[in-house]
Amino acid sequence: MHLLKFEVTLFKALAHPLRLKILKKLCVNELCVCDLNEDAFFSQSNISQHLKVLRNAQLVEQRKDGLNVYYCVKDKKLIEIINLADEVIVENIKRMEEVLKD
Amino acid sequence: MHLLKFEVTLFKALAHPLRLKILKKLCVNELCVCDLNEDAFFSQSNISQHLKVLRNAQLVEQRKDGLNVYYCVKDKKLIEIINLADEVIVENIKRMEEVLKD
DNA sequence: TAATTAATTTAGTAAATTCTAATATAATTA
DNA sequence: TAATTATATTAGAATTTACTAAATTAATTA
Repeated sequence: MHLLKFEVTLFKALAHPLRLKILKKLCVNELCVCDLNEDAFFSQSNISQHLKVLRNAQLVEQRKDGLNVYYCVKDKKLIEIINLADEVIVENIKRMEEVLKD
Repeated sequence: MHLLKFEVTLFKALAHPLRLKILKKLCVNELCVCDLNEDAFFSQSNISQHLKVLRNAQLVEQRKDGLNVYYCVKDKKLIEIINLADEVIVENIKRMEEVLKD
């Protein structure tokens, strides 16, 4: 099976700071759009657009309840992916610190 | 520690079909640029540019030997990240097949 | 030293992404 | 039914990314 295109879609979806923030929150809890925009740092429309990217990448799913739309991650493995990425990054930072020591 | 920007850089680096192909090859073996372009499907200059993206994201490292430049992945955890992504994707495909059955 | 080979860089254009602002939809309540 | 609230969509401009072609660098060999 050729997964290359799907892999690209997945990693593209992860490759944005706001989308990563959203996903990290949704890995903990189901949340409605208004919860996601608690700090109102981003415009409502913008968040909605990013949620669409995450939906298209099949990373989250929607549930409607009255006026609210609740989102959650479809696969908890997303946390593992992000955690592994963090491990790689932390290793890199350590290496860089070693180099700077000399 | 705020890793968000680093995470974005990492996932952006992964979010391209040619870069993913390159990384998968480099996870198995150290290879020189000419090996990477075996099938000559992409221009040499293009590959070089993508390697630069991977270098900037700290995912690969270079070693010069005569006329050749050899590349390898810096952290084998990259394979795990890609494998996990594949698992998520395969699950999604299964779910879609289920839906289509009805 | 000139020619060759492997790789990188630069320049310019085309395409994709991201954001804001405005508009639309859809459920709820007065 | 009109107004309100939560969310989604659309349009358009600014930015970023990706590709091709050409020029450059750097090591090797004739």
